[in-house]
Amino acid sequence: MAATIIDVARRAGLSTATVSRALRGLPNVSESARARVQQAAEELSYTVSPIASQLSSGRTGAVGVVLPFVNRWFFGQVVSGIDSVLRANDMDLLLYNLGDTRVHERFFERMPVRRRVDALIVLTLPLSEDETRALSSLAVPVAVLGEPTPPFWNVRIDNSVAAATAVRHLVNLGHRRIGLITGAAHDPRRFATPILRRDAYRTALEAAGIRYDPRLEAMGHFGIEEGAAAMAQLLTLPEPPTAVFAESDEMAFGALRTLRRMRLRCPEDVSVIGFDDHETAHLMDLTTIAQPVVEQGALLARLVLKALAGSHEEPSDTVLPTRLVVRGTTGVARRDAAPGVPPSPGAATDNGTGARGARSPVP
Amino acid sequence: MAATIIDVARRAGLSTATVSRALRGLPNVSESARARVQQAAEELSYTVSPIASQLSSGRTGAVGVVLPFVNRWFFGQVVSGIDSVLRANDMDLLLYNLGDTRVHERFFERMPVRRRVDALIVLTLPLSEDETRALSSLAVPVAVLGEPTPPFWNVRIDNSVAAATAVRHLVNLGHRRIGLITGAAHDPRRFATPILRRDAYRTALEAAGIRYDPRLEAMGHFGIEEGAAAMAQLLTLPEPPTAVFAESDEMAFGALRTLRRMRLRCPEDVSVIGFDDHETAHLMDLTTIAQPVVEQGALLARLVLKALAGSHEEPSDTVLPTRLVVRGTTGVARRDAAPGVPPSPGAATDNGTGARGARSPVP
DNA sequence: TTGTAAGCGTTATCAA
DNA sequence: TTGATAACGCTTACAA
Repeated sequence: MAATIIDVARRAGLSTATVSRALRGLPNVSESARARVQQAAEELSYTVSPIASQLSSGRTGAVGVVLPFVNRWFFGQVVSGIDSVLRANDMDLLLYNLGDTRVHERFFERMPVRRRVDALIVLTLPLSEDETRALSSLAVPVAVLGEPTPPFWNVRIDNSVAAATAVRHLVNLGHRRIGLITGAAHDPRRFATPILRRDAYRTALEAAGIRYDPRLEAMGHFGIEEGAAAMAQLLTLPEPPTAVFAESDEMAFGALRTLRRMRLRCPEDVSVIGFDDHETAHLMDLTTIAQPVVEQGALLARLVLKALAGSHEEPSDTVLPTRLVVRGTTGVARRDAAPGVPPSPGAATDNGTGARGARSPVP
Repeated sequence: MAATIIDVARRAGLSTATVSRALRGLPNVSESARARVQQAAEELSYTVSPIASQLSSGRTGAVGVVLPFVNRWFFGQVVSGIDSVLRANDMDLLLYNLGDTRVHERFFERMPVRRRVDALIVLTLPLSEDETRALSSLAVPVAVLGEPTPPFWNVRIDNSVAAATAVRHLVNLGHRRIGLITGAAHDPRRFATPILRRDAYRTALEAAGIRYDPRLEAMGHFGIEEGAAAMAQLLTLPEPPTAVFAESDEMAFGALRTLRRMRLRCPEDVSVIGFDDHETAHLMDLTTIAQPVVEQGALLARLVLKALAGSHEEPSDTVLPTRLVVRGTTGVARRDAAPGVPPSPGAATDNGTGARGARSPVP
């Protein structure tokens, strides 16, 4: 069917070895030989078989990307960052979506990446010791997005600092009842991100001399709907929060919707701060903690490529900066009535735009 | 390093052929042999080398997915649909993000998927005749999301019907000046979707006896920011539209933001309808045309797997249904002042919630 | 049911 | 600079 290197060699009147060298642009090939090979290959519209090449050389030309979700904004952005770097280096990208626990377990049982990839990038998955060992045994460079996982390369943000900044922002605005919508899920895998952000929330409260109240923490599972439900739950408290820190923008969006539905103004009645600087955050005028998402992906890819190129650098741990982006959904704390009840009949339909003008949280 | 099939065979006291058969669960292997192989493999923590297996069998165990963007909501959803089906069938997913024109051209020049994949799924990319031929020459099943591209399998929605429905919805509400925010971009590749939707818009207007005005069409490039700019442009017209059809929800989000910034109420001053039923559309109370996104991906994957399984069915063309989802951003046409000017001073800060209550377009 | 051995299409080593 | 040829690790006729 398709031409092989033998066909090309025959047509060029050379050996397969020379053809192979010529095609890969290796030195020690005469110009004339190179030209003849080029032409023969073209005439036969020959392409090397990556499979055969891989088997022979031991290199696969592919990088595996292992992640827990493909259809969430954050991961799409990261993958796009990885892809751009990989593609620029003629590397393939093999996607492994670990989805639920079953798929996750199966992955580590069967290790489908074994001998399939030259390097591995793991996104935000908590790795057990066994799993870490399993990945090490692959004997390929591994880069991890998230908490430091020796002996792998690491890229991350400082979730503790970032979350503390979010909470302090609310504290500085005079808030004392500060709720948390956490991403921590029932998933038996304990994703580190929500835990770190939640712990930072608690610590920051304590540092501000605010007593911790477990009822002010609601689960949002990193989803819009779940974020909305979490906000609703917080509002049923006898003393509802005057401000809420959502561990992701998507949950914050849900929270905003609930506020709107309950006829509560944001930020007059309840302030909301998110996390990520999702592309829609700007649109919703959401105050948030911005992190470089695409860049984290690109960096991960660059790290494994460098390791692949034979750099004998020790795996590093890179912490990328986050920053507070103040928009219209956070404001000074109210000092009068409880937020559960609209302060005046008119406010129910006002939506807060009168007071805040252009800084209202709605598009 | 890693154990090979020969090691397993030796340990089990069998031939490599038997080991291979046993490991793949083929018939004609005695129970005792199967058990010995299992145990030997386990003890050596042996995994087959997919590469070697591929070279030998001619199957790659991977499906290529070619798409123009990874970081857009729509494509993330489709990929997630594909992935779930593929993963359930132990197939790998090789991602090819064609991004800009240069990468696109390079892809078809070098055909990196050649012999790398057992099947190919192409998402919404307009294929030239040469490109179609190139893909055919791969001699693997190809499934295309988008316009029918014989001789490939096809999955799509009826963009013309869907877009016409959107426009008719506006017409039925009494609108006569109906703007279009089209996704058609400067990309030399002529993506079919925006063109189909735009043509349907024109046809639907004509059918309603409304004269076509090219000034009512603005480019939104399928982006939020660009959608916002397009809306702003439409509002500068001497006679601005009272309703706008955005060819994607993301552009509609941008349009809503512009309306908000210009102190125009939605839908009182301008109605907006989007396309996709993006997960945020609900949140923004955006009227839109819903299409099954994840399902289209899953279906594409199932089609190529079926073809791979040896079904000799003729490639089909499946059209999935869309439906109008009426929410709060569309309303009856105003009959008094031009929308460019707020009808009353108070309206500028009212945001329309007074009149529409829960149906206001904001969360 | 099991084993032998010929591929699969390259790359890489070594000698020429 | 070029060429023979042995891997690479598996699958699959075909034979036993």
